[in-house]
Amino acid sequence: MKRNKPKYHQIINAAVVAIAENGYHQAQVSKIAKQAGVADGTIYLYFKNKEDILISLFREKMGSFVEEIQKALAGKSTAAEKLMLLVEHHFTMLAEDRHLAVVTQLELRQSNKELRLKINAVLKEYMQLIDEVLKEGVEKGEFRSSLNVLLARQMIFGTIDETVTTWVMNEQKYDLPALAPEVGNLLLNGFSIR
Amino acid sequence: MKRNKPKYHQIINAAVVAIAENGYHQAQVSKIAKQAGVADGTIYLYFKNKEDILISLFREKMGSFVEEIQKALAGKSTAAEKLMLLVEHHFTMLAEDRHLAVVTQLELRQSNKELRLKINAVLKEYMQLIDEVLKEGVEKGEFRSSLNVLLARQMIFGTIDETVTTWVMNEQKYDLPALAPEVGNLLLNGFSIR
Amino acid sequence: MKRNKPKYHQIINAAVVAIAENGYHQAQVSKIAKQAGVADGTIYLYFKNKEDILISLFREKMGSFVEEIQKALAGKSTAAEKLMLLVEHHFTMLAEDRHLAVVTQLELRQSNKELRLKINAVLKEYMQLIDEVLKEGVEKGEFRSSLNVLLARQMIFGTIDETVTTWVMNEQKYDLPALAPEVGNLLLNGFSIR
Amino acid sequence: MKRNKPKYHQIINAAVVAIAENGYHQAQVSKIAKQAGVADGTIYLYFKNKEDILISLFREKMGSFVEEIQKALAGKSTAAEKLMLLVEHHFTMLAEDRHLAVVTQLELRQSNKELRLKINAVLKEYMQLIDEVLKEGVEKGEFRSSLNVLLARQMIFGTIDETVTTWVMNEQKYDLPALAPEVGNLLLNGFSIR
DNA sequence: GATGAATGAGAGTTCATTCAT
DNA sequence: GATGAATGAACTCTCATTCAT
Repeated sequence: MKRNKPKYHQIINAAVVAIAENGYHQAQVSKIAKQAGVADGTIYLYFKNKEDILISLFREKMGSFVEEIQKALAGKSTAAEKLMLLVEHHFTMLAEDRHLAVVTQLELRQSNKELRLKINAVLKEYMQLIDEVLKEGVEKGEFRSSLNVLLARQMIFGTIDETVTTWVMNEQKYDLPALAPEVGNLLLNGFSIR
Repeated sequence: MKRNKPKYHQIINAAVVAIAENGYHQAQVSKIAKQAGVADGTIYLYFKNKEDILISLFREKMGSFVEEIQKALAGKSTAAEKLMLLVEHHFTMLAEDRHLAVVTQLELRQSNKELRLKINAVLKEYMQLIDEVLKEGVEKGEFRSSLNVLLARQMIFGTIDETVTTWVMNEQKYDLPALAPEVGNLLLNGFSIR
Repeated sequence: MKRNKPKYHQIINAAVVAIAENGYHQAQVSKIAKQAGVADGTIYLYFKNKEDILISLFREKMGSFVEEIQKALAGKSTAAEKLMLLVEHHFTMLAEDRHLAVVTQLELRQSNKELRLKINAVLKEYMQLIDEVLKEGVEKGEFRSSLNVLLARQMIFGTIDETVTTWVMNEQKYDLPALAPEVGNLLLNGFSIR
Repeated sequence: MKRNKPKYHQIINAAVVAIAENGYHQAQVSKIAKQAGVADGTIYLYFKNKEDILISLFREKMGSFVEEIQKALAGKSTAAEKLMLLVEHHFTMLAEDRHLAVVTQLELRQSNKELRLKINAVLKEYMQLIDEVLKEGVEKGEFRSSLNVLLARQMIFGTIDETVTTWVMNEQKYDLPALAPEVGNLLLNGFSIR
């Protein structure tokens, strides 16, 4: 299992740095290898091709992303509380890894449609997590029973994503996690029973 | 002024079609030229380089986009009404030009960071339009006085954009404009005084 | 029609020289381009890919090869005479273009199976020419009526080819065309009625 | 002496299979090692480099080839009889080892000029064997005294080789050894006194 | 103004060989 | 002796841009 060997993660982390610092199209395999401290050919012992590095990168990072959020939501009893936490964690995790933030919000979006479709497949898990919180809120009577879960989820993800992207494009010069409560409230107001 | 000559728009429209049909990375200058019915070299009489075509494309299309919305909002008296109309028009205009929808939501995002920064500069006018509606709502007492206009705008744009992108990625197989009232309400609920 | 433009033949002839002088695997596209006095990219305006250069090379050269032999055989009345002339012309034409001889006898055989199959398709015409001479000889009673034309053709081609290859491998240091009468006679003796 | 250890032949036989099944350019060292059931590095304990495997392969196989034919010709009294047997054995031995036939007739010829020169050195012994039969025939008065032994040998080898190659290219779908008498006769007719 | 043939820089990937274990 | 993870050199082809006509 390649995934358990240290060089696998070494290369993925090198890719994050190389892409964040050089940009998607300027992060050649040779640059990633150099950053990882391995030979070019070594990359291909762990990844099928360059695209495979990028998908793996996204999968690994997004995987722990979803996991951490799930852990954080675990003990909470209301959907509202969960939603607030989700926004907060999303913001915090990206604010804590600025390289990753640049890569996910700006660089990886330059990939071709095919790669983006694969990335979207990875994102699906996150979308389902949001959907569950929304459904719970509706079932428990916290949110309007007429709420269109699909639209609401697009609102949540779209808002969070746009907020993070704007922050990255402004060179991360303000405190992103500090915005979480306000963003969370704006969203909640949209869903809640009055 | 190149912008007034017929070939200028001829090339821009050819670029929309070429990109929508072939994808961003497969829309070579020669393909755009062929689609426009001109020689490759002629492109460079009207545009500085390939990037210039894309920015001009975005500027031209987004310009009429903002103009039309401004016209639509002109006679309306409440911010809420304006917001509802804005969403509706945004959805309608993209639903009416499916090539343009693919190009703006999927293909043009594959461009490099530099180009995307320029595109964002073009988007600024649209952002300001949204900001004005929000400020008006606050001033008139329709929206909460504590509303963070910047965040609210990111919520509006993020939600609309995510909704359109999801629709495009689902191959535009449902009625996008029909979603406008619901999306508008979700947003309004977030801003309104209870 | 690319084939009529001067650069088409310029590149093919450059390929013959580049391959003869550097060997099949050392005749990179850039070397061929340099030899032809054009840019690397220009090659691809006239040929689909590197393999296409090699097949075209073989087709062009073998095409005129067969044509010239057909012309030479035209007025002759006996199959024996035709066979003698065929051997003589085959030897003479390769002796006159030593680069081409190296390329066809040694270098082009290093190509992969796929390319060799395409080359064989080109050779078919030559094989048919030989077959016709043999059939004529049988019909006219010059050759044994029991002659297996397929085997006889393999004998003719195998013998000629081996003779030329041996000559090339010996660095072309003896007079190949001078061997033609003797080779022709050896073959004829095999076919003739006693 | 590496040559006496079991793994030496194990690797050579693995190379024959690997090349026959995958083609010359797709028979990487790692594939040969896998087929032989040894590690990649082990190959280099028995062979200097990849080329060395191929030459050794050819030497080993051709060595027993010549040996067997010499044995078969041993008791025969006429050169004609020997020639007939030589053709028959050549055909039979390759027909009996179809992997080897593919390798010698098609795949090994894709090797570079250098390797082919070394292969030709190995073939020399076979050529000498043929030469001896021819000389014997001339001395005994079976063949024409004016026979050019060098040319005659090229005719024999060229004819046999072309016949086998054609058979391999036709996917070995007819009975090659059955052609031996006819091929032998065609050759003999060329040499014999009338 | 319009053409389109020509340019040439730039990068992902393979695989024979090595060497520490 | 045997292993197999690691190495890194090497090459085809694309395509934005130019410029002579």
